[in-house]
Amino acid sequence: MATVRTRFAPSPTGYLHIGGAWTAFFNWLHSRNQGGTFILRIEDTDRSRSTEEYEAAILEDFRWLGITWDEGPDIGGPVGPYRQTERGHLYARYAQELVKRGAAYPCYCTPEELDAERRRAEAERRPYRYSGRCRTLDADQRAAFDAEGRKPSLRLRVRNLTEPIVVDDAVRGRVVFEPEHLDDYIIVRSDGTPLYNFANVVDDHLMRVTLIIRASEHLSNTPKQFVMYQALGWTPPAVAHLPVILGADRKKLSKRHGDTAVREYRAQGYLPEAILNFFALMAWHPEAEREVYELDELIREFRLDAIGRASPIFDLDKLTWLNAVHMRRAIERDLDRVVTLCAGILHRAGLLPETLSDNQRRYLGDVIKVVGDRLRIGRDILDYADFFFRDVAFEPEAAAKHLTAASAPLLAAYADALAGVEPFERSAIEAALRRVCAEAGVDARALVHPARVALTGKTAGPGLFELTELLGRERAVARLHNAVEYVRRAAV
RNA sequence: GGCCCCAUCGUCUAGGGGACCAGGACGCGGCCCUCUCAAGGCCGAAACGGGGGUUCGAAUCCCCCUGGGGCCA
Repeated sequence: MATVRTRFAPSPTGYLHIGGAWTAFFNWLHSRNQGGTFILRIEDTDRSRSTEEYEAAILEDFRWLGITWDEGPDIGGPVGPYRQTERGHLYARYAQELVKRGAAYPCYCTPEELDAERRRAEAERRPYRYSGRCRTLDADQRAAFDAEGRKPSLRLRVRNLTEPIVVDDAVRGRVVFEPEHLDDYIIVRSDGTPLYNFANVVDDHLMRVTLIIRASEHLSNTPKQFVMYQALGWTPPAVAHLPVILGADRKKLSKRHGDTAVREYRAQGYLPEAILNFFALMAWHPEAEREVYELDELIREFRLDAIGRASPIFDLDKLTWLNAVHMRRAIERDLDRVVTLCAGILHRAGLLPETLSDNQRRYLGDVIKVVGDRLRIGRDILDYADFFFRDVAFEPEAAAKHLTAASAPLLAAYADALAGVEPFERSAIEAALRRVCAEAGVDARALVHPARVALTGKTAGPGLFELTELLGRERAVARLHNAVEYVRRAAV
């Protein structure tokens, strides 16, 4: 049996989005599961919207996700080039071939003429199909049009089909398309550029793709493409149409739904292994009743025929939860990686320089350990640990509740106690706090909460004593005094 | 409008004629733990869209309806 060859073929007209990445991931998973080859092809025939920057960004996002390709525009391969704009000669060759076989013909209809046809069909309330009036033009008539300066497009002959087109889809099962709904469609524009349904077929065949896994929005394109395979005498690859990922409003996930670009998730500090884990749970699920997986488990367990047919809704909460799980693992297994992740986020927030000294990295590592489970995504570092990197700014409600005339003397006493704590580490700090409270005859809570607000500006966050140790004696004492001063000034 | 696809808790899903008064997870609520917030533990509310068949028996098979989605125009 021939080895499996799958592909993903993005248009570089924007950043890699969730839907595309998910589709690519299933292609990749399947090829890895089967020991096959995964191809990346750039569909940049739409020159007005395609840019090199987007292409580079898409490649970069795939690398970040850990989705690697065996053949592609940057590394080449045996059936390249892998960029459609570099394959013009191939499309020209097969367009000619189709004409020679009588399977395609030039169409001289202008947009206005076609529009008129369409409106007539609409007025008569029948479904519009191209009339096919150019399919019978003889050489003289064509020459006349040419002499007029008309530039023909190229259409594929599909109207005379009598047999239904049967698509045996690996996830959808057998789908039958009746020939009377099929139309002669344009494969090459009058300016000579190939259309999607044409370039796609030529590329998939020439690149020896054995299985096309793509979104089901392409399902209706499939019969058209099958006609072309037939016309060229080619065997079509197997197809598998994935459902479409929907937003919360049940419409196809798009920019309207907020963040859809993979790099936006990267910027917020999502982990690629969490995103991939999450991807594996949409329209598919490994056999066990478990949700957290490592990549190698997913590769091992992936089964194309277990893919669901219903459209999943993108659930950000679940992604974030999964990210938290993987984040905990990452902190445990590779703290340095999380340090790098958070350093970037803190830098972009203006709290750290771009490059850190070894000491700064070590300190950030300690901060991350203290924040611990609270770090669901990288960005959370800003909510839970900003005060390690900037002066405190009291949250108004927090200050109103805890920085009061009642707590000020306790804070002052605690500042004095901390000044003498030796060594300055968590258990000694805790003992000092409890001693201050005992002497004042109050419950520890009466000082714990005000102290937290004094040191961090907030009511929620890491353990008070760990955080204090990490802040260091000097900053802790100064912040306590500052809070006392704040109360005094507020009283005036 | 035409064609095609889809349908189990709010969400992701398990289930494929009896194992199902439907299992897991996210989210939500409660309790425990606790210096706060998380994490963790325990408990809870929460679904087979409707109607017809087939069958001794249907979430599971068939048909219709409804709803949703995609593509084309």
